[in-house]
Amino acid sequence: MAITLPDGSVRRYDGPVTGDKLAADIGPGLAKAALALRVNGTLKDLKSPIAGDAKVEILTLKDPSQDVLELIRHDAAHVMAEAVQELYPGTQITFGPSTETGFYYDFVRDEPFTPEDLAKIEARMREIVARDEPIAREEMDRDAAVRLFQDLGEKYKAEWVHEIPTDEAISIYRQGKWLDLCVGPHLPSTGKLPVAFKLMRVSGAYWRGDAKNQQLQRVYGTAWRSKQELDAYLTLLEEQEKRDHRRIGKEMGLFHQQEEAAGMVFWHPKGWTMYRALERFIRGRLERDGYVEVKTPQLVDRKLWEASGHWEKFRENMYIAENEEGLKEFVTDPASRIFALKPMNCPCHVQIFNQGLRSYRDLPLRMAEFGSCHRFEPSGALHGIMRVRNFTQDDAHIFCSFDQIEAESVRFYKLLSGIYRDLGFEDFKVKFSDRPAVRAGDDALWDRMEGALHAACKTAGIDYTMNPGEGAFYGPKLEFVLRDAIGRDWQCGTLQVDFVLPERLDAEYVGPDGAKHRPVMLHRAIFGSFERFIAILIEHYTGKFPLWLAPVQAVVTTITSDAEPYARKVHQALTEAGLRADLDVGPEKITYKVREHSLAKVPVLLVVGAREAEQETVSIRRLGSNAQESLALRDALAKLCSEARVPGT
RNA sequence: GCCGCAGUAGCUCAGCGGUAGAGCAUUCGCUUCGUAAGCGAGUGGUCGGGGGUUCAAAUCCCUCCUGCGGCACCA
Repeated sequence: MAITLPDGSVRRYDGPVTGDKLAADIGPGLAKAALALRVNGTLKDLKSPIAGDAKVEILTLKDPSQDVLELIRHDAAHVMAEAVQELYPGTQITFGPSTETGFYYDFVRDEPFTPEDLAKIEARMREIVARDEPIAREEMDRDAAVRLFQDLGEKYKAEWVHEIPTDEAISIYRQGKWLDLCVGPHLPSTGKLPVAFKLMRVSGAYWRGDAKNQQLQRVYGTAWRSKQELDAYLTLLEEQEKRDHRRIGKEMGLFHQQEEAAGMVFWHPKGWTMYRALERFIRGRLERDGYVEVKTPQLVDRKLWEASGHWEKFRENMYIAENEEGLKEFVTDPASRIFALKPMNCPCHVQIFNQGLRSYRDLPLRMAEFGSCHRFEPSGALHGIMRVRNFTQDDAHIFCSFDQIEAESVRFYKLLSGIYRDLGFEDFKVKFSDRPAVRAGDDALWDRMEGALHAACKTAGIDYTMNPGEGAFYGPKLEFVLRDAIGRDWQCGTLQVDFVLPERLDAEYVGPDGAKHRPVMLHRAIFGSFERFIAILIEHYTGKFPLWLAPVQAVVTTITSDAEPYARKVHQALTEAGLRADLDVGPEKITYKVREHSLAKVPVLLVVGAREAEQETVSIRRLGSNAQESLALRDALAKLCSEARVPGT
């Protein structure tokens, strides 16, 4: 048999050979470094035999692939579980996979793990690595496996054996005295695990991801090829923390939140300035793209929510309002005087659509609203201004005919991609969610809906991935996922086809045939919500916004108080030119003022002293640079105004 | 909502049974200075709310609220 190595060389053997033997034959250095095999593209244990002709790669820590990281992390999870069971006998194991940055293991134990426990577990993990316990795979029959785990008191593992498809082998991995039910592959021994891991935190997690099940204790860790990689990751986490919109929002005085209005935002002047700039920007785009803007009530009678189906399906998330008079009337007329704060704008938009008799000539009707919605989100879901209970959607509904879905979807995609690009997000992904298991409408209808969206994607040249079964019950959808400056993904935009709500709220138009037809609604958003989107912008830019978005665009400041009259003149000129400028004529040293305004992330600092006053110039200092540029006041104004222009205007 | 952790001055945090602290910010003086912290003084807290234990509670216990990290949720 012939084994082809990555360099193209071929080694011949008379019979099956194990990976560690192969590695040893190639060289002692490789034998020592070898972690696992990739046989014809499939990852295998190092000790597994290679039975016939194959392309074989021997993986070491140097291998740049994600496979090696997953291997390390999966092993780290096992080593952690072994450490935990040594330290805390009676603890049961459940699952312990690798994750994007590390691993976790879910345990069953009455006592909660404390942060001190984590330190102990980590220390014991190092001991287990030092022990260099050989790791061995073993296959056994189903009943034996169940008995084995039952005897060990591992009820969850025993239960899981039954879940493994009957055509799959049951494999056990042993390291030292410890064992786990696992498909593998794994490292040849615990000593091969790089000591570049760190336990991060402990949290709750439900057995099999279902909130109805028992809650387990999940211990998270991170693991890397080397100490350097680990340190780089920990540094990245620190960087992320510095970008945190909650921290920057506070530091820059953009907004605050307080317990009397949990999950809501108090926008301060600077934050609201940004908000308005963003709103102005997108409103301009919508107007140019043929949208009309509306405004609908916050508080709407329960009857409408019953008709739309929200009362039945979304009620737990709705704020219900009533008053004394309403209560009195409620007694005699149970159908009225209970209101709800709108959790969505769509039913209200249909009300506007329904005023008067619509013609097919009115379609497509693109109805936009910066609609403030309230949803009672679970307390654990709240997060800064990203996940709130009162938020403003950049919402719109496109009322159109079936035939218009494709063209409208293409048009929307163009609008959205242009806006993302102008905001500094070059890179975004599209996910296509198709019919879910529980859904309204027959398959023929879904075929048409999905077909129209697929066609739109094709026409617009959209590269998308499928998200099977994740569509709304009323229709398929596209989701637009942004990638920010440090590679995190954020789902913001959405385009959803809906044929249920027009039916429920009886929207109709008269077609060219003179008969009444049901319009289709396209629910669509680009930011998703202003609150969340601003949070993403804050984190994307670390608060160092492009000029047009910056709450304070420029500060004029003086070297000495002699320059104050000229500084006032410069400030007034900026303000009159439409720039958001502050004036700082305090008595502090210029170094102090530069530091202050740099920390406040003011993009442009205009420094003036005697020289500038005399020559009618300004000295410009940009945030993030210590270079100075001297310009005539008039030129500086023109330059800044052009830089501060809202994108696309 | 669930599990764990936390809440002390405007901010960041120390104190963890025995009279509430620091730095920064703020206020007031002085300083007029050329690009990331001049000097000095003062003000500032029912130690998240409520209850309990104790001679004595920021500190220990119970409970509620809020936040943080996950889980679940996010038409």
